[in-house]
Amino acid sequence: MPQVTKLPQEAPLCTFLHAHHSVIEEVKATMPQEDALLELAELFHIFGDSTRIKILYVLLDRELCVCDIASLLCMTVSAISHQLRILKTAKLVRWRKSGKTVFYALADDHVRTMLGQGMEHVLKEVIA
Amino acid sequence: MPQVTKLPQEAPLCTFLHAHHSVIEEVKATMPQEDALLELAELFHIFGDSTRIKILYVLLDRELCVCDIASLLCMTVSAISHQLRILKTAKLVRWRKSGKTVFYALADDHVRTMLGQGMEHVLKEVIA
DNA sequence: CATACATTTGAACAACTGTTCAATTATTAT
DNA sequence: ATAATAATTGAACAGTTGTTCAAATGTATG
Repeated sequence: MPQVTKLPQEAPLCTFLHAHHSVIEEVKATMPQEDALLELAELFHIFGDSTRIKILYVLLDRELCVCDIASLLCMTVSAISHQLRILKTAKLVRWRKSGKTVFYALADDHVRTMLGQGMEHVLKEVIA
Repeated sequence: MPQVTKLPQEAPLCTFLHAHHSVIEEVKATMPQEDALLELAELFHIFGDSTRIKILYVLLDRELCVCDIASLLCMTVSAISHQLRILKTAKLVRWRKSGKTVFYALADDHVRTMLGQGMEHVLKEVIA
């Protein structure tokens, strides 16, 4: 969860707004709901950790159990399990139990799209 | 910057890998480079803060000076400036100086695409 | 039932993050 | 120069995060 943005008691004020009032009004009118913005930040926040990104990537085209994910990432099962809980809570992965083993997979194609979009940006940066 | 993922000395090992070896090999073969994965996590990490998301959104269709951004978000100029530095370093915003005033704008359409893609996901979640 | 195994859980710790506050820089106007 | 304004910067603080370790929870097997 991202740090709660505490609003300061007094809003800072320029001696004058540089943008025309019409622009300010336009911004206020077209800004998404506060809730949506917080959820959006929250979503990106969950993608914003290298362990979680790696987990999502090994699950890109297949389901895997916790232990195999840990092996592939060279990390402890506990660390992976903790991160899977976060991904599970955010509904970015789904899971099914089979005996002692729990298999995880990406929740839906939307997760794939997000990853792909981000990766496209990263790779373009390299060229630029 | 995201926390550096320290790899444990000894890789954990299942008593046996549940996935077939062919699957494990396939994962290893198709995984993006470690560097790319770290950069991707880093990119999402920067989008993963509500203040930065709000800044990017007020800049969606226009350039604004630091003071106006602060006014619109009801935050101090200092707090906004600190976040703008992060966005500037990540090349997500560009800026131009005009006298005492510094105007910021989104760096390119790719930033808009990322925001749009993420917001789409958030809004779909609401329906589902 | 007892054992082994896969996973989850909770507490603890160090590292990181965002905001605040005070001081500083840069630019313009008097 | 001096004063005023816009923005940046650095240190400090509290809050958050990811991993580790140890213990606990299922679940199958002898």
